[in-house]
Amino acid sequence: MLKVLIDRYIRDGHPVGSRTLSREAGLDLSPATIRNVMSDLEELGFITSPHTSAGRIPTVQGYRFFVDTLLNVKPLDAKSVEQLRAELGIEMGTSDLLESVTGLLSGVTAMAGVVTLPKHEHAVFNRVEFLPLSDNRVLGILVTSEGEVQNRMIMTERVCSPSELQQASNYLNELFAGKDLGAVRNTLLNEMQETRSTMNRMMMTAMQLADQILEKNQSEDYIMAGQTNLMEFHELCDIDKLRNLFDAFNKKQEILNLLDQCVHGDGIQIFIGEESGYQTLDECSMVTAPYQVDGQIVGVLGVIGPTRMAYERVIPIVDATARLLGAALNQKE
Amino acid sequence: MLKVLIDRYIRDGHPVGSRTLSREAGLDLSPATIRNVMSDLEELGFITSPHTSAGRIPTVQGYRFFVDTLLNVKPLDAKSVEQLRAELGIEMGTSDLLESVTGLLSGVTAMAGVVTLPKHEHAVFNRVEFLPLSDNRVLGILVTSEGEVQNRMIMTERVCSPSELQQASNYLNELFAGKDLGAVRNTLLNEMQETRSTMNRMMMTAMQLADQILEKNQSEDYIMAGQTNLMEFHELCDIDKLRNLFDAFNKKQEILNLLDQCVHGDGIQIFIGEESGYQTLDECSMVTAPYQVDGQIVGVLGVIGPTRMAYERVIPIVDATARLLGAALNQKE
DNA sequence: CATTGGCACTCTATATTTGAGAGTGCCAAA
DNA sequence: TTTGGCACTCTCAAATATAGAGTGCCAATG
Repeated sequence: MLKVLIDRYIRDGHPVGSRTLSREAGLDLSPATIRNVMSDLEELGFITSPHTSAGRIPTVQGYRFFVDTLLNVKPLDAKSVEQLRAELGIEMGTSDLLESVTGLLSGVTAMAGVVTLPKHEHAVFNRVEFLPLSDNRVLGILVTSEGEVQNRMIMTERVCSPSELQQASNYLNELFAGKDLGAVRNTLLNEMQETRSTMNRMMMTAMQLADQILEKNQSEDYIMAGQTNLMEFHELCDIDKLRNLFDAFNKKQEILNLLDQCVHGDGIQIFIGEESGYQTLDECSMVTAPYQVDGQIVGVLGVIGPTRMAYERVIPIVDATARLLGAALNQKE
Repeated sequence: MLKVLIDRYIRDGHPVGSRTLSREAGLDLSPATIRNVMSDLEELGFITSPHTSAGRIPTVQGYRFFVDTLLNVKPLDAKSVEQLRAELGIEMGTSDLLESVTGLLSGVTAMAGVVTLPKHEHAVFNRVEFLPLSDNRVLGILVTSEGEVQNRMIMTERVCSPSELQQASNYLNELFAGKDLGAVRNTLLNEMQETRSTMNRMMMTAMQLADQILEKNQSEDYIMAGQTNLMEFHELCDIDKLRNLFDAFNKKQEILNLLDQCVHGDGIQIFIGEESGYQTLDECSMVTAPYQVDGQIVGVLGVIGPTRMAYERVIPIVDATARLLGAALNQKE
């Protein structure tokens, strides 16, 4: 009953009345009966009417109940998965891959797609390189075994000669070889504390440099695509709302916080309307799934759309995409 | 006369009538006189009326005339320049700097700011590095003297050993040391053709790798900020227009073409409305200025807003910002 | 007791009307 | 050349109808 109502509302976004529902629902009931049921549902807080004489629309609690218990999400059929996989393409760098994934998500769902950059905690250290630029500016380059490159400008306290830098990177490359970045950071901290006394000058320099290049490393960020798709939904077609929403997308902070929550809860996460706790997202829902490399969750991807979202269709897509992305990233190692 | 009208229209966006104008203009003329002048201006194609009984608004030709001949743009006063410089901040990587510049442009003008990434043609080669990842996948890293890093996945035809790669990079580093990327590319082409016969296997490999890493190098791109500012202008407050505009911003191609035209024309360029030739920008204007490093134009920055834009204010700002950015980039070398 | 048809009532959305205001064009006068 | 006057036009906003959808409640039904 509630399911039919929500299904219908999701389909075309108009409040749905008893008459429509009696025709729609498989059950053979007159509008009058349905009116009774509907006023029950209203008391339970699952639906409301925008005004006395419009149909009813689902509340957040309504959607929540719908999603949690009424919905039977069947995993995406093999054919569709294959289609997604095909559209992804494999032979590309990680950033292109992520770009492609957001594009895919937004394209397939006609909403906004989002993917966090994978965390590098579990990436394996390959090597580090320091290049002198001028006086006390050094360019640090950190490469992981997966071929990710991070570079960062480092200001040193004193001027370092090229050979010093060479020594430092040799030392670090040997020390950290094959460890993952988490371990690298630990090793670094230990070394700095325990052997401080026995360190020579070269080692000190090396440590300081390493400390700096690893520092900002956990920079969180995400890629987004298809924001403009959201303009099509008339419930969001208010300039003010849109502006707030897009500003939030640009500022990134709030969205990042939300996405971060999704990493910790396991599996598919769904925020409906106000549940997110951020006012700008009051009229939006977000469906996310974490993706893994090597059995470790390294990031989240998802879809942002209006609360009136085709959850039944979106959830399997997000789920499958997360798996595909994980698989693609694994293959890179 | 036309100037006063346009000034006024720019200020509050309403069509302006003869009465208003007679009060506004310093000249002591009655509305009736002004009506005569206005109908002259209308015949010249500088203004139109949206309907019989609204004031007049400037046409594209009107703006053009206004900008070209009526406007006396005085360079930004020293104090404001200093203020801009202060907000830029110096000690940051190039990409942060560009980010900061777009933010500044959009913030100061309350419109959308845009900056192209600097072309690297004139950047000086520092070194190149090849890291084996797996089988036939090699990570190529190209570093310029300015500390820009570009990395790129390279698929090799055959499996290269680490030492081969090492040899190759040594060879290239020596060959290209101190040249700018344009020269590097030329050297590369020459070497590949002329000495093909005398090349040994190592050199062949090196050349192929270098070719690949230099190839995509001229990737054009831009950074944008403050798109949402455009939502405030009621002439753009139409969902469809906005959607088209934002889609164009995301696709980037059209905007890039336009920005490219701005590099070639020298100095400040202004596109008003349809002049751009792109329908999505019909109701927008764009004010751009190229910025230089080492006396060479390496990119463009600018502002995108509605045709009703405070040109008099925006032009000096764009101009000054371009200089500041150039100066900041120069300082990096 | 759940279900149903009937009916008066409410509220919105849409169309229509109306009037005020702003601006114009034109003309004759200064 | 400039000006005031005047009739005319057109939009915007408010006010006013009207149709339609949906509700709630009640009495009737099996």
